[in-house]
Amino acid sequence: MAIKLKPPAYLMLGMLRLGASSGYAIKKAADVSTRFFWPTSLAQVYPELARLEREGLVTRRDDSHGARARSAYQVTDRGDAALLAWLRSTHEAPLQFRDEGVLRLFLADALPREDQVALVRRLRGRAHAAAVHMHNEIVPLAQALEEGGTRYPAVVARLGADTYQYAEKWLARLEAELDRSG
Amino acid sequence: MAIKLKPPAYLMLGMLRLGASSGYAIKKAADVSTRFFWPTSLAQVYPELARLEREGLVTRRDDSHGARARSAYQVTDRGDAALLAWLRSTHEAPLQFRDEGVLRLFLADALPREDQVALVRRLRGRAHAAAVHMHNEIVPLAQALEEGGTRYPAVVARLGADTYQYAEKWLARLEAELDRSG
DNA sequence: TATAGCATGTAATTAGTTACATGATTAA
DNA sequence: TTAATCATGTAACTAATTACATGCTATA
Repeated sequence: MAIKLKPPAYLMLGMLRLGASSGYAIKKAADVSTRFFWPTSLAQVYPELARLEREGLVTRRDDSHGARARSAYQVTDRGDAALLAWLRSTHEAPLQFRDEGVLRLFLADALPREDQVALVRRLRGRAHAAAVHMHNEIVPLAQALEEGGTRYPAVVARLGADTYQYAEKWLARLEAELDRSG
Repeated sequence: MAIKLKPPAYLMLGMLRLGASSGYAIKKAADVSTRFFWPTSLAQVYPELARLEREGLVTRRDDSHGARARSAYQVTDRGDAALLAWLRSTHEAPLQFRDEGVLRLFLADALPREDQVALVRRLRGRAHAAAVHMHNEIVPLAQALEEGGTRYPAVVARLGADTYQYAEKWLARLEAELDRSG
């Protein structure tokens, strides 16, 4: 029976498995990949790694370069088992997202028509920027991993890019509608 | 110059404007509308309303029914101005969402092929359930508001339903691909 | 008559961020 | 030589959730 951990712990284990060996490297990797659906910070990474070490899910060895200290972590068999158990578990974690932009849209009836249009345009612009960024910056990084046989980061990057693009088109349609009926 | 508040405060102001007059009613309304992009809880609602009252953005009057206590809140002019200023403001709040499901997918390379397929299937099922729920339960409620001239709750409900449906199709395609190449 | 829903609030806990603090190495 | 990046950690703060506590009212 594997220990139950919280998602940030699995993020650490997963990133170690993907080749990031230091806390700093985990954070860097997260910033170009999981950031979009599971952001993290160094103040989370280091204590979490310490916790995982205490529980025997990772081991830590010194990996200093000269005078610059660095630790290299490695997932243990127990850590691996815990990760796999979580990936297989069917308990449905409720999808939650928080978006100030959509909250604004929800309340947009309070605005005069032209401000409504401006708001929709801004949201569309944001979706566009996100889609472009994912497509140009994130997908290529993930594709590099894919050549090494690790395919899911690329799958997720494409899902993200495509979904933002879908939202962009949806909002463009809404904008056109507003223009017509205004 | 209007005061700067945080999103939960605007949620309260907005819900009051949409016709929910008590703290309890705000929470109920949020549970069938903003829950999907801005969830809240009673432990947030009551203190926030008290804060808004202290700052003169809402007024509170007694609205008890017999022995059952109830407060009815109303947005003041200052409150209205603050809401409008926020709705118009262009400062781009970074879209953030956190999803354990997508995190699992990101790390799915650790799983054997058949478990990967099962995971994708589960995610697709979840997207399907969300799309159906939004379409059958949330959109109709919002449409009722729409007849009264308040259109954006319905806009957002449709955006949500359509986006989940898009994700469902995307994942179905991925699943088919995995089946083929497996 | 008892259960579900209405109604309000506080306390304790959890999760997460930003700011602080320090210092080495590399590349422009 | 200086700025960016590598590297690790803690402290203070903010946001939000769950659990606790209470009691009324309508309806099945």
